[in-house]
Amino acid sequence: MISECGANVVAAPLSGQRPWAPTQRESNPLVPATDEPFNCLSAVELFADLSPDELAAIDRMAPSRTYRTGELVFSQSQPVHALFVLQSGRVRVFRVTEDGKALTMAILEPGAVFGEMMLVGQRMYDNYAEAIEETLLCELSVTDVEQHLLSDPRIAIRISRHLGEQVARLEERLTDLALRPLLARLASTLVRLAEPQRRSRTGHVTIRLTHEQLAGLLGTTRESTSKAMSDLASRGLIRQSRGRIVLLDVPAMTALSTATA
Amino acid sequence: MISECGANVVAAPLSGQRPWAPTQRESNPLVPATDEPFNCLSAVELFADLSPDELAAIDRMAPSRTYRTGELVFSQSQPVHALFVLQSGRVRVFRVTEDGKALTMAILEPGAVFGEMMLVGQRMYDNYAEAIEETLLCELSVTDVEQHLLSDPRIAIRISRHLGEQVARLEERLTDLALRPLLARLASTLVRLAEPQRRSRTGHVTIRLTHEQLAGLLGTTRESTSKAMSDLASRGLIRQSRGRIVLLDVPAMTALSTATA
DNA sequence: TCTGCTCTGTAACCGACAACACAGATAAGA
DNA sequence: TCTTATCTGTGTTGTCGGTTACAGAGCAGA
Repeated sequence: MISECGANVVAAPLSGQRPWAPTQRESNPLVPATDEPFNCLSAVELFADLSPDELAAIDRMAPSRTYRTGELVFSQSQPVHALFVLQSGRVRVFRVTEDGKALTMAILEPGAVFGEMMLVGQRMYDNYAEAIEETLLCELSVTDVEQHLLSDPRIAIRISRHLGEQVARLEERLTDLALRPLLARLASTLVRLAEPQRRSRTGHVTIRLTHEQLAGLLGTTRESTSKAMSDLASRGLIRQSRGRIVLLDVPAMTALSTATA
Repeated sequence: MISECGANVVAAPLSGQRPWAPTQRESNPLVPATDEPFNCLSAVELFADLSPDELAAIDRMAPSRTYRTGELVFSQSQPVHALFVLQSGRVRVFRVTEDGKALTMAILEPGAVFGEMMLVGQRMYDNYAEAIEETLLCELSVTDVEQHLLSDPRIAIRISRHLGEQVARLEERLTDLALRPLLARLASTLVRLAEPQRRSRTGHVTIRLTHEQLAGLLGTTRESTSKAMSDLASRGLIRQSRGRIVLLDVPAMTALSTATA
């Protein structure tokens, strides 16, 4: 199950396809992104300050494994005990209520780091994480994190920054949910999803999500989401196809997202 | 305006009244909490690991000032450039939309630390903070934080833990808002507000908030809040008086807070 | 090509909560 | 004590979005 982090990993779609590499590295495409000995970490912003040697050291203590579509990474019964680095595939982090309704906290793309909640000593942590594609993760144990990462100021700062950003994004979502009508929230969410994406020369961005998945992020139903999406489409702001959304006019969407009624 | 952090500060209500001191110190009431030379920091969980000398060192670089009721601590025009420690009084952190509606992110009590958003390099930070009572804050600059706090693993870990907890609480609120009806959210919020409070021998806890302020936390209107509060009162779960709420049956409230309809 | 699944569009009904509109109640000051 | 501002209680009406219920559409495998 737990295989060494390396080797068979960096296959096809990592280079141009989805731009999950940190920006510094994009501007310097000298590194061929192939058979480097440490695949887990080299592309992760968190470790951007480290030398190759240091990276390798950390990499050695980060075993990795694959998850099949639908497989749970953690849950109530399998509480978090590690920090995860997403290498390939996609992971959905979500919560469920007693009666089965769910709200998804995030849909993570390669390069993302998650599982920070282990820091708070997993009291109540009702988060689930599931692979929504064939996925490869590598994981660092709590003690490794505390001893090797937080004790290194360069990384400690980045961790804090990362958590701070998460707080900022959650606060944004919270006020959106509380104060804005569905259409604005939808626009806002789509723009947010588009952000990390590289946009084509035309300014278009493609998001690979179904209405159902979007609804999970919005905290609303699939039906309402479809309705709102049709609305956006009829305004010419997006184009749709099965499981795929193309944003045609990001500025207009951004404007819409600050509408209050 | 900016006075040295000390001297005239530790007056009446710090000791028993509101239990904002970290638990370790409560169990050890040897320190009389009077004219110690470092008032800002000694009671803050973040610095619990530090020796008195180290505390004093940090204290020296933390100027403090008072804010009058209604005064803004930061806003758009006065963006965050520091980490604040709340010594006395209360602060409300909130966001506003274009049309003037507001959602309050938190109401902070003495001992709280806030302003972590400076970590993310204040791009979009639409948070406001206002004193809702006569308030005394002391502040640490960004550079101080990065150089002296994050570089110290003991503090770095606590900062990360603190941010992690904030993430957890925000995720909780987000799902509450998305998936639970008002009454459950109200119960949940009251219980959350009661948590840090010491409860009397009868199990009762008092919360000093108006319906208006509660509504701000709930993301709803004052009227709806009043209605729901009446409901709780008629069930015998709370007792009310002007600006004051007494929780009579925390377990029952907790149960209510997980209701889904 | 046919079968079946998942994804998307639409429509009628209904319910929780917002908006608006007052009235009484409590506290602070003059 | 009287005045005034701030809180709190409650009713009426409107609406956004949830619910339920289908139907068509794209795609996958037999």
